[in-house]
Amino acid sequence: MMARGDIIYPPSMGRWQPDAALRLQQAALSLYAERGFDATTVAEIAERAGLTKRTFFRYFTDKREVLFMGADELRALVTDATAAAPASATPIEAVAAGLNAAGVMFAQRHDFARQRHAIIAANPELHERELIKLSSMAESIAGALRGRGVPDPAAILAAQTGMTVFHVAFARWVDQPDPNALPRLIEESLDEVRALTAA
Amino acid sequence: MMARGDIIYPPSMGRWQPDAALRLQQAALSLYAERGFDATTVAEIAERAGLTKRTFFRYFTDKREVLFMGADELRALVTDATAAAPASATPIEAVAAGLNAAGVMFAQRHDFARQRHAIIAANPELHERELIKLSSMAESIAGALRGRGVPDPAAILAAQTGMTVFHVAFARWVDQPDPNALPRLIEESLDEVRALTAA
DNA sequence: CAGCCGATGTCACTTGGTGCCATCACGTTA
DNA sequence: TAACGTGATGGCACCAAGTGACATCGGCTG
Repeated sequence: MMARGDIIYPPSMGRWQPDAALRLQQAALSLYAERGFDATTVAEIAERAGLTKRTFFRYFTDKREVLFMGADELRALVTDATAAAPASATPIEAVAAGLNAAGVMFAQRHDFARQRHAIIAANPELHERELIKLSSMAESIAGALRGRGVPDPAAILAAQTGMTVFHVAFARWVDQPDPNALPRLIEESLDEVRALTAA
Repeated sequence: MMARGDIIYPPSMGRWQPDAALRLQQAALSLYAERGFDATTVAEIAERAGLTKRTFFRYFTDKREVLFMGADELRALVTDATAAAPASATPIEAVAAGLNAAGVMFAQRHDFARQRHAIIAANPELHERELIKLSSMAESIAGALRGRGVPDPAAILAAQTGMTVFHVAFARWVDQPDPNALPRLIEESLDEVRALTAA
């Protein structure tokens, strides 16, 4: 059948084909896009990747996680950038700096992000998982803010507000053509929140 | 064994004991508290409620939903109160009015909310479900704001910011003794966000 | 050459969740 | 009063997610 775009790995590359996790992710992404998340079984994903169900669960804790590969790295990127913001920056400005670090990274993955976003939007279970990833990132950012001397509850409120801004900006970003628009959209959403909460 | 607090329903009450959903919820809550969510099977919940697994899934779509019974009613309450806020209220003020309606309702259920909160906090799957309920409520509130003439993205940002405020305030509320403190905690958290986002 | 290591396969098993049909007390109607 | 429909429940088979235990086998190391 030769799935995953007919990529052929020469048999001389060792006992196993490399990048098992990546192959599983690509297989899952294509199947979720073709048939939908619910109608795809883990056995089918594994088969398309040339592996077995058991191996899938060695790389991913569950069927949803495959769409969130790299989330920890993204979280670390944003958190580090938040921590590294100038000492003069306010909490919200520090968070914005962190989010912009993510914005730069996403610029190279506009198409991928769009496909992934469509799959997630089509399924409530995946939406749940996305929300907890955002929540986890907010908690991590809040930790960075505490490291900057911001007390609770300001730290968690600033971090969570930042994630709200990011989420809205991200949704608008995937819905328009310019891959480099994310930083601008983040700034616009943040300004909107500022206007809304102005007393 | 006589579970669920040894409540005895006289056999003269009809063919089936009443309040099946409530009995299932109480059974689930106690088992989740005793053994943890993961270590509890649906068959055990149903048995404690005097029913079967099949009947459990007639009342709840899955094992998590049993902890979120009434969420739709709460959502309607908050949404209606948001829509009914004075026309002079800003978007955030309208959302705050909606959240306070929930605050009043929760005052009578402090103990229940605390136990439920502890169970949810102990399990990531339940945390996921809670987040999507908050997200769903935010979407509903945003709809009410649009009905008040608030355009997007302001509507969704205001609603989501409100849910952030509510979530933080709620966590603080279950962690302190006064059942009537929720409205005050909401107001404090909102003021904190105002201070954070002030340009 | 022997033996360890690590990624994978195999298999059995539990549990969440669903579809389908049977059951049976209750109310209604002829 | 007898037949009938109805609605909540039970029973059962079944699928798929996820896990634990053990086997496999090519490559690397001493």
